[in-house]
Amino acid sequence: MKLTPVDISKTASASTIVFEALRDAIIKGDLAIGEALRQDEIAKLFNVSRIPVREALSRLEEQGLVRTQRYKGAVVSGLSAEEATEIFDFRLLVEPEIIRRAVPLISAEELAKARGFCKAFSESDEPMSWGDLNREFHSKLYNASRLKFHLEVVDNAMNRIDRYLRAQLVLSDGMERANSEHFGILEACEAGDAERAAELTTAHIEGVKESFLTHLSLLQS
Amino acid sequence: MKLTPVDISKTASASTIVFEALRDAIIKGDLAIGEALRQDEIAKLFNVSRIPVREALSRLEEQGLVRTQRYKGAVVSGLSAEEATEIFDFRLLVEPEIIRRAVPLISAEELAKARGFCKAFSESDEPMSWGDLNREFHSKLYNASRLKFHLEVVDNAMNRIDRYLRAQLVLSDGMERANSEHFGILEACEAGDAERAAELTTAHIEGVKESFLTHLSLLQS
DNA sequence: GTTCCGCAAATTGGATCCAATAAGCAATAT
DNA sequence: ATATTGCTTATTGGATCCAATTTGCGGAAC
Repeated sequence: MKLTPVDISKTASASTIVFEALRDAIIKGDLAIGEALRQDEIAKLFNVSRIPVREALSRLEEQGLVRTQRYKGAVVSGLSAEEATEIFDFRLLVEPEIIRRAVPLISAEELAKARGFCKAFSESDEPMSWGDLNREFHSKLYNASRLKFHLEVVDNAMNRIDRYLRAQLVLSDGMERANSEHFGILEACEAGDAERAAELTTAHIEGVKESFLTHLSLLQS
Repeated sequence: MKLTPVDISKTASASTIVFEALRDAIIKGDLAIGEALRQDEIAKLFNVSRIPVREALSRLEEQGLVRTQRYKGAVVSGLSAEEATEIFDFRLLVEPEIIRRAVPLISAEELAKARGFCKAFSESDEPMSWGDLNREFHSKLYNASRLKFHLEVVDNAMNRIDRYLRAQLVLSDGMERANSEHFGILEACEAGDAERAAELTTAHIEGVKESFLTHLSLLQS
């Protein structure tokens, strides 16, 4: 038999489709912080009833991306300066360790793909795609660590600050700087120097954190 | 007017009640790993319809406490040895940093309460309550750090291994050892020695991890 | 004019009902 | 005997309907 099988049990349910669409819209900043998410409105947009919408919203709340008040509904949740700072501190703690453990495990083809994202990032003149390419580059390297839980948690942390990172990239020299730092990290990985990769990752996040804090007033708009 | 106000908007919805009950039952081990969670059955137990049950289940899945397959339902999710090891590694990374930052902020009355839990733990002869007191002791210290995100994430990590920790406490000298280590950590906190508290926390988690790994075959039952 | 009350519209939470899928079993064909 | 097909039951996913709560507004009381 010549058929490419598709595991149909893994097709997405309505609630998952709504969940992912809302999640992406929130982290990209397409939905403003504080904006109310009306069940009815969303249901109509997706041509479903409110049931899958409600499941999506409770999942989003569990992820910290929306806040719900009983009988009042859900709003997109944002971060105070302190909360955002804490997220950066968390990343500073965890990501260097992830890359340290990823380096000895990373394969040649994974490195090649990471270099691909890195190049795509450096060559892209579409500010809209910078955020995605940035995350894909880091993910590619981190995934080699096989540390599922760490990756899950870092992903959650990234989701909460993603919109600020995108804004930060287009500000001042954010993009150029990230770009050269990425190549540095990549080279350390290619050289198999886990310790240097970790240090450069620390410096990278530290730099973004600094930039974030100095431009805070602009970003909060 | 002499009334102690109650913010009635914060009263729990049906779905929250079901969620919390299921979560606690799962982390305590009252529900076995792999056990199927039938919506109808749970709905009848709580005298609600399946709607709030489904919301609870999707929240639990978002927390990693159950796994769902479309049209097949949810089962309590467990951890492989590798996954559990990873959780301990995560704790080793994050908890020492939390306590390091908590020590300079902790108040006298928080210390007093922590000492209370510590004593209660040492004096309790109810193995069923050891797990709770253990977590309450650590939480009390950690909460002083005000690191909301870190605390949230560590709590999630603890939830996933809670059932194994409970089993580990009653095994061999688990309880006695945890007990003396707790007093050590507490004293370092009282002395304001953040670095020592962090080191002792590392050693504490390391010890539990060792014990967990050596008794793994027993715990997996 | 201001405050309070009550009603109506909007919205959420939950129950009930229907559709889609999975899983087990019996019947039939080979 | 075994494999395949079709049916029946159990279970989940989703739609529709109803109840509870919030919120804004208009009128009455002072």
